[in-house]
Amino acid sequence: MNKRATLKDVAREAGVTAATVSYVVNNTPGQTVRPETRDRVLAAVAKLNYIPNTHAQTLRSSCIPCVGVVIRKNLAVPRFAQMVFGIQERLEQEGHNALLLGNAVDGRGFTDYVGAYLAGRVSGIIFIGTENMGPDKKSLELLQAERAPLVVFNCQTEGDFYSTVDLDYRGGARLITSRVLARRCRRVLYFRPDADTPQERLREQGVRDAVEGRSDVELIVRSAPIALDSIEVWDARYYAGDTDEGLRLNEVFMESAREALALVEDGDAVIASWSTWTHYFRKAEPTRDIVYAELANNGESWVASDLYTRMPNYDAGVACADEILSLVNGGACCARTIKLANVFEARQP
Amino acid sequence: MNKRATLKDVAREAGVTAATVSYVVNNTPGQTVRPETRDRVLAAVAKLNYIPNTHAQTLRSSCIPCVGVVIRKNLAVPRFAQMVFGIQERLEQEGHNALLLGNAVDGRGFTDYVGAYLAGRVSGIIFIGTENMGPDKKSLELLQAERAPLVVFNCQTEGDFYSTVDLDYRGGARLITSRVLARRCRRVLYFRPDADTPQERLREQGVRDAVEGRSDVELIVRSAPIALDSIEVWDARYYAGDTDEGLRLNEVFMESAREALALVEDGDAVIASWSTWTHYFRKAEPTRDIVYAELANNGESWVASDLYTRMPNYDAGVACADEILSLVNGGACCARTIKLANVFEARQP
DNA sequence: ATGAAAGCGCTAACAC
DNA sequence: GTGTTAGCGCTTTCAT
Repeated sequence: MNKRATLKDVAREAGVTAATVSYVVNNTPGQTVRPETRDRVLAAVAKLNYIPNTHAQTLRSSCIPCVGVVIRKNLAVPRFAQMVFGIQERLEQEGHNALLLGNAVDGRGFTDYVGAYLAGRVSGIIFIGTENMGPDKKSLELLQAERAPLVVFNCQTEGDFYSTVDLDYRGGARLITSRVLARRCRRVLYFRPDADTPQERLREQGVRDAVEGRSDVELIVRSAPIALDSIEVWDARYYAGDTDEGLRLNEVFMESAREALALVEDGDAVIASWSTWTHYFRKAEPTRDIVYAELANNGESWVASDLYTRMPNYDAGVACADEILSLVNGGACCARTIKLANVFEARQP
Repeated sequence: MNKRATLKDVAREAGVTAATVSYVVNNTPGQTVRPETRDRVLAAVAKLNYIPNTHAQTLRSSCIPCVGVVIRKNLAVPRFAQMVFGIQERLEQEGHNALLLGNAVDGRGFTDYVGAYLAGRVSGIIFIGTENMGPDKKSLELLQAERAPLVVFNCQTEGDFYSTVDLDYRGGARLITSRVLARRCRRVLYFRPDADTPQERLREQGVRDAVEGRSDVELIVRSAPIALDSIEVWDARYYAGDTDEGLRLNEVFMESAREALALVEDGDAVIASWSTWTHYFRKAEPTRDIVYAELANNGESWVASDLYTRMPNYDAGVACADEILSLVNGGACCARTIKLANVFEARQP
């Protein structure tokens, strides 16, 4: 809460003017400073723990070392936290920082992140969507009108005035399924949520891709009673703990897992859309000899399914950061799709 | 990347001067504006999507709507992400935002967060420590010298020039243990990491508190082969996935879980320091009839132990935000200890 | 090699 | 009720 040291303070201390201090501190190209003067300035800088005020710099240079990060859902959900960590680290490499922004709407219809952009607080926005939702229409329009650098993650949409980063759900599902088939399972049960999102559609397609033309393999697709609104409940545990609703969902889910298991025999395989589902299956019928695969592990590696794709969340974050930095520097918009090649396969028993 | 609208633009549009616009936009107390003028200004504001530039405001008012958040470890670890979410939401209620800051050290020996404070980017710092580490000595000295608002979380230290927020590990352990004893277990195995941190010491004390004077109960304490450095490995899965080191640690851990289980009989209880350990025990010996308790669930509710304390991470974040806001507003330093009262107890079988 | 001064966008004390 | 102006801390052009 002290007043922090300013250019002037340093200048006074060193017996020079502000301009000279600026030259020294910034190593201004094409400016030469007498070594002795430079030393005096540096000594003063060190003595006063001087660091240039970022707001003043920004005001002058209009270059803002800060990127806004918005999460449609929230940071408590592990996959998003992992992403933001990737964003943070990549930004820091370039001397930028991540500013967490909300998406509440104010009286004027501006979301927090649009407001922050308009207020000049961030040089661009990374929007981390949910399975089925990206930025709202008005925010998109405003950002487009301002020609604001924008990266939208996980929305499986096309945008021509913003960049997109998405995961290759289809390819990942195809990959895991083919690995499952390599284990000579005759029957495969694909167990997915009952939510009609682009992501789940792509996953199912991927599974079907891999089974396509394999007349020796039977594919059964079943849905767990998890629709769009219960996804919220599923995720709420991370900040709200075990709510009644959550526990109820658990029970319903367990029941459907049991029913699904009745459709397979020992030696068959079960592929689950989401991580930790293996846990429910094993709990439902501990003694079954089934190959379990999961399409979306997020670091819950203790719930060892036999096979899983690890979601490249950290890398996705890095990609988003890369992309926004490129846009901020005047780069062209771009659509990236990140492969889900990070497969873990337990040794055969 | 457009030039954003400024006060002057609005003033020109409305046919008034900058001051008038400022009066209207800020509803400056004690300033009266003719309704008609006000309307013209507001219309211009709306037309241009004007929002005052935060850097200019900060420069003038030296009030910085932004708090720095530093995580000794990283955001990918779920308990920290949950905390930061709490911080974010609480700060937003007061019109502040969270700026993620690193703790790398620059050429001058300044950590990122000290640098950000000195540069006037944040009004204060929330430092989220690990089990055994807080801010480094030099950073502390600098922040003290600057009288910077600082909140240190999870370090179980005293500080007189900064505020602390800690969790009541001892009370939490005592609580869970007494709940375990209420189930009439004659023997309790407490299984803890082999790391001598303040937190683990407090937990063991809590367990002992509860058993104290109960001559009918036998307490056995055993350590898992997880020392200070392997905690890192344990946490790395969240951003690095399953490393060889991680898988090896898993195996070693599993072995020690097996050995520990040999010390108890059906009807006894096992209390684990960390969450998800129940999973290993159950996997090691699926058919044992043992009461499992965990001291530190972080939302991994699918790994249902019979009894657990949910870590109040979100609330801890809120508390840290509250505290930093109070300090920024000139409040006195304070030490908060958050109770671990969030107990989940599965119905008796 | 160094200094003086303008101006980035805003607020607030003061003048009219 | 509205305008003028100084100044927050910095960079940079132009003088010296």
